[in-house]
Amino acid sequence: MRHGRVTTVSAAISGVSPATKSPYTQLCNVLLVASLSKTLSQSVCRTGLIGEVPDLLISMKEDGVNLDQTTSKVLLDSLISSVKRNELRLALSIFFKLLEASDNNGEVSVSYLPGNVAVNELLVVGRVKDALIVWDELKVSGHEPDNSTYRILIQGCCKSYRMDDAMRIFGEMQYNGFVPDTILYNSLLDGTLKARKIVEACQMFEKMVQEGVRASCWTYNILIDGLFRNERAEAGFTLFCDLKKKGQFVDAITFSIVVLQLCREGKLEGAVKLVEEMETRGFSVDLVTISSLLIGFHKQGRWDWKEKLMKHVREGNLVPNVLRWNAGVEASLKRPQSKDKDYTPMFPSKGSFLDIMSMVGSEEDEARTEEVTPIEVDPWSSSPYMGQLADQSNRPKPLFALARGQRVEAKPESFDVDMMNTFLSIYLSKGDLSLACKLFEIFNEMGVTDLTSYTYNSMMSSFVKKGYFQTARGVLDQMGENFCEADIATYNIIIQGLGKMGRADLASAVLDRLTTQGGYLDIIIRCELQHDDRSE
DNA sequence: CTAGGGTTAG
Repeated sequence: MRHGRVTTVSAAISGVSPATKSPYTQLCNVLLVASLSKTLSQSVCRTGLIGEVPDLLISMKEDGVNLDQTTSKVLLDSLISSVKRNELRLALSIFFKLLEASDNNGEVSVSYLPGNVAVNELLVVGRVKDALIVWDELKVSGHEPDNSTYRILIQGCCKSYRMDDAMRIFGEMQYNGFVPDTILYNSLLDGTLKARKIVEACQMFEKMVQEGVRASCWTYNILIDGLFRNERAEAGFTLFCDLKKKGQFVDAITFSIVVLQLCREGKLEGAVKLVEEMETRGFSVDLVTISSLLIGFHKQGRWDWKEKLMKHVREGNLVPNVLRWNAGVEASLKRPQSKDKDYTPMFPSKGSFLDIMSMVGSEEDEARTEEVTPIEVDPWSSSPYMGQLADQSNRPKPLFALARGQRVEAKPESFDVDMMNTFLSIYLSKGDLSLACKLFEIFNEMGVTDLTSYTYNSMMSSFVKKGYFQTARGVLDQMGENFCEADIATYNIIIQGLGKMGRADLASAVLDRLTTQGGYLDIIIRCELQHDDRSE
């Protein structure tokens, strides 16, 4: 029966009549390749064919058809994309099929452990809690973790500020005889310092040295930056000077970190001097560094210093470009304001504030999750929790993924957005909401839609501070329309805004979602929660 | 795969 249907579908899609090859394997390849291609996946989903894959996998199992290498590869890719699309039911089947295949004594070789892929994808998508549980279950059912498993888990925990989990897993890793490398130590150091655990960080560094793991430029950059952020500026400068004297372990980023700190402290002269030194040593002064300087100049009321940069930074034509950009924008900003003072018409807000909750997942979602049919016992299940996850197909997604803000690269297409963000910050810190709005408006007119969450967050934050809640809501809508992903700062602003509007009920509901959805909490929210605990 | 700017925070 199944054979017949499968063969027909396979033939229909591929246009090739299955001959000697197993129809399962063939259809699997065709379907999954199709699901990976953007245009085809839509039609496959629309026709509901993608739903056939789990059944298909079960048929294969029943009939004892083994996976070939191509299929495994396709399955692996498909697993990754289905977790990303929150299609956990599908991911689950693929996951277990792969587990089984890799258990089959090497007949099918997959280059990595499927468990690692599953755990990694859960982490990337922001389901840190889920990933930890799945991992525990895999361990119990005898799937040996390897070096990558530990690296993936520890880095995931570090990025989500779960340092206790990170340290626990790190300990276990060493207990099991795996040797951590420089990069793993770097991740741990960075996480520890970002979590403001300076003492632990120092111990970690000592341990690293003791064990003979060699520190790199990155290690020292993380350390110096961490010292600056944890009120140990003196120690940071000392370390920097020592390294510089030795002429080792300093690079352009090191200088950039120190320049930023000098700007924070208002030591502009020192900062500019360091930039000069940077150049003599042959390190290029990039946009990040210039951005730090510009903001520093503005904060100290020394805006005239921006011309000085021209003299000091000879590298390329970055500074002239920045200044030209600035001049052009300031000219545009002088045009008459086209909208009225509170900018409400600029961002028409749609819907009630209650539907903020729909972004976070509605109550019905939860109800539906509760009444999900009893979990079928999967014969291959090494991770019942993964099965449970898959059964909750309408389970709300985590609100945001683990990925940090986009890295700044020397790509010219991000220049405008980077500059805009820098000047937004300058105008907003001046309290010049009107100028900031104008800048925002100009970019909207230009049809620039690839703004970063930073842009929307700063606008929203200012509106919320001024009490323009409708306008803030408009920005939030616009952010959604432009498919800009909300991040932790966005949710902080939403929580703050709802609170200010007297909707503490909604605010705490949003916070609840943040904590229960397996997402991660920002260090700030963690502090707030601790604060709440203490005051109660 | 790990580091630096601009947003959130009594």
